[in-house]
Amino acid sequence: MKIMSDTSPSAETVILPGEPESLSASVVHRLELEILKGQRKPGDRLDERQLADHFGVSRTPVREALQRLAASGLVVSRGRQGLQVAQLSLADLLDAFSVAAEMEALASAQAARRIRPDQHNRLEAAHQACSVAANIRDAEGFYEANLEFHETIAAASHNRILSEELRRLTVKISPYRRTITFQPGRMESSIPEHEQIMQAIFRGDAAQASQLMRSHVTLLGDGLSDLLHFLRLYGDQKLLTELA
Amino acid sequence: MKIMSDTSPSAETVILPGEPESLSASVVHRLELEILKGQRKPGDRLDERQLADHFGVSRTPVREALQRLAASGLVVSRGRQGLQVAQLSLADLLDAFSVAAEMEALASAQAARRIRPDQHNRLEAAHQACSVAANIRDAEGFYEANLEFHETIAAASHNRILSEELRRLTVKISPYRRTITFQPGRMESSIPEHEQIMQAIFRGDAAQASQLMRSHVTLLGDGLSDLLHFLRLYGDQKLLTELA
DNA sequence: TTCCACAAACTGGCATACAATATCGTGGTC
DNA sequence: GACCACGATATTGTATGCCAGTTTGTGGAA
Repeated sequence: MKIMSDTSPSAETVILPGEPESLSASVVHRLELEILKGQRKPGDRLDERQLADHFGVSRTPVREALQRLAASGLVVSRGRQGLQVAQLSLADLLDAFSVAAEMEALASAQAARRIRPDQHNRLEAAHQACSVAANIRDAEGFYEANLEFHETIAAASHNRILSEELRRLTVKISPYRRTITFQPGRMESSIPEHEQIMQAIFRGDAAQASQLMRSHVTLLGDGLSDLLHFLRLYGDQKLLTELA
Repeated sequence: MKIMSDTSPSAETVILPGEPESLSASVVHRLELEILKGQRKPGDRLDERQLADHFGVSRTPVREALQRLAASGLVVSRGRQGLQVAQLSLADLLDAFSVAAEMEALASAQAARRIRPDQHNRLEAAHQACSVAANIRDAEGFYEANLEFHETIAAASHNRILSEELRRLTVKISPYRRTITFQPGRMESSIPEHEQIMQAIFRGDAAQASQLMRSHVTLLGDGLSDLLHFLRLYGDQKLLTELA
């Protein structure tokens, strides 16, 4: 065991008290979180030794973590040139949102039939948090609350497979969803949509909940042009080159 | 490099000529194939050293492969008690089929709009192969051709994300889908369903293709009782205990 | 000044050695 | 005879060293 010297790693090295997870599992979670929080952006290279230092472990658990993330599609291998955070083309991004829309729609339908009282409350709380964050223009807070809202619906579907797949996909597109969340007006327009979806679930209207969620998540409407506009403004050429 | 002695490993050790994939990637593919082919069944333990011997590599690439498969949900970790091929509960299985149904439905809808001529031919060929296999009661052949049929539709959706997710899910439920395929009458009933789906795709009727595929894949109708009957007959208690 | 070639450092892939922990068998005692 | 405890063994988790392929930088020649 290496003793932590004064050159402390930049990441926390505490083990979560809940479960003594293995180091590789710990690295998976922490890396996922860093990507989800936008600290590592699509296209960033992932150097094994650097990550090992960063997390205070050896290369082996880092490599295993990267393999897992690669299998999830969160990072991609470029042959012997190392790995990098997955960079979705514009086409991939639209595809991913169409898949996510279907899965969220299914989750909403099943949630409408299966939701439990405690999840009922949790969903209302998440919706409340979204509203508050939107009112005070707290984009970061809204992003968090929005994740909670959608994750609660996934949990309420009581469909373990669906929850897992949805979570994987959510993490994969989270860097891009962030930029959408931060679009002006996006937060405000989400609130009534959330409200309608939630009400449909509460009254057990699976078809309606499903349909509402599908259009809420789908990017192909207004969202697409908004996104394109944003990308043009901020010059994310990597995405736009796909349009040539 | 270890020279292959006369105690040859039971698996082929040739490198595919196409691309010099890494050993861990090779192990992933070969293990997936063995699970897909039913050579390794749900609940089977996966011993690292044994697999390393089996594939003629060291434990490191085997471990990395297992990590990837674990991330896909194909194998599950049981703490320090090693890994085993994922064993879906009955509830999980129904959930998985409901998710697969939605994703295949989406694939069919997009395929109806985007299919290319060469994929048109490929789909017809796969359908032909299914028919032939069904006629001569070749369950194994039908299983293969059926995979090809569904995979062609996924490819024709030209949705990379969807194809990947669907592939992962397909592999995960393949052991169970096998038992369904081998139900008496299942092959025969699939042929007209495939026919209808294919025709809907060919005439670009996305809504119809989607709907037909959804009911084709969904287990909740006749398929469920068939499956339960099968499980009872063959006493797969591990699944049935979930019913208690 | 520019381009090519060669070398050195870097980085990922694999194997092996070591550490920690769980399981199983055996022996002793109640 | 049965149950518990302790130790041997097997298996997983982690670290490290070596090798191969790639990239980059430098020096020389055109």
